[in-house]
Amino acid sequence: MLTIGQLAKSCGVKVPTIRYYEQMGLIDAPGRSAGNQRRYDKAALNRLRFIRHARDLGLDLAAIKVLFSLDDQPNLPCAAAHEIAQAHLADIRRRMRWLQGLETELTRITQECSGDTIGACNVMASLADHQYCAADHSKTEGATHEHTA
Amino acid sequence: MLTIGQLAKSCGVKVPTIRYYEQMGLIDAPGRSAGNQRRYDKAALNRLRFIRHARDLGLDLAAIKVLFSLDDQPNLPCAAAHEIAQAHLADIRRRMRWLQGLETELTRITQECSGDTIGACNVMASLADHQYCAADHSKTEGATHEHTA
DNA sequence: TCTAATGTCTCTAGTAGCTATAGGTTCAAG
DNA sequence: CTTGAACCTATAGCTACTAGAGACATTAGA
Repeated sequence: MLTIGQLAKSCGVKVPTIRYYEQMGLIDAPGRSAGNQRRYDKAALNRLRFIRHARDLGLDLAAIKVLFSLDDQPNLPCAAAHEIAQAHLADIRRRMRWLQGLETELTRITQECSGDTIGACNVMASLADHQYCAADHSKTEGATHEHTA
Repeated sequence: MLTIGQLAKSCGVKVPTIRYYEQMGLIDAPGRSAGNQRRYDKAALNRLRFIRHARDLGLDLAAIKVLFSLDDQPNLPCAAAHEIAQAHLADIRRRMRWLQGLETELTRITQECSGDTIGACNVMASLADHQYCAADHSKTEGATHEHTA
């Protein structure tokens, strides 16, 4: 039996994150100690490892939830699992293409500046006007996904 | 003078987004009509275009705010602007490397599955255990940034 | 001039995936 | 028995918006 802290450490996940997963229905509410503290077994450990790994691979919690529901029926064909992975892969590739566009454009923008004041700065001018751009990197075209800070 | 809707359309930004930018202090509160509706001038148009383009390039609102504050002092050296762009570029490259790792791993995972049921599915097994992975794609190593949805 | 359709106003709440804080309780070691 | 760490719940905050409610403004047509 593991405490939540031990479970967290052995999976590389923070304690509040585990409680959050429980709240989101990704892991079952575990048994409690006499003093109402969570106690986890091996199964919970495996489940959390699965989540951690899937999250590391970029899958969102909804996808992971679906995978768990599949896992409950080992005799089903695994096409559904593959579909999730493939969809995610396609998404990753979309995002890579988008980032590639940004990289190209930002590289160009930063390299082309010959001025040395803000007023004459190519970075500022390029940001001010999309027309200065060689490639079309606008959001509508490529990726549906964003990043966070 | 433009209404908020006209401004939105000409910049490819949604109306509530403009109000949000105003609230966040990215654009000045514009004048109002007799009936308290926002009316925008050319300057606002340029400013919103700048924001739109910078956002398309993936810059966050905080960075854009800094760029605007620089823009107010055209005689300053533009090193600060370059720094922002370079930092963002570095971030983009980090994220690309991370995605590259995910792509490699997910491609391998999805291709290696020879079973046809969930119980024998390599995708599920690979997700369950990071040890099955060839590359280290874990979050701690590479990118600090995540995606949404 | 009236009316109907569309646009706009403010305010609030929701999205994803956590993280942080507050104020209190429990556990394990000494 | 005490102390300090770990645990509990509940709530609020983060990014960059988006969606909705309910009320008011504007404008084109009859």
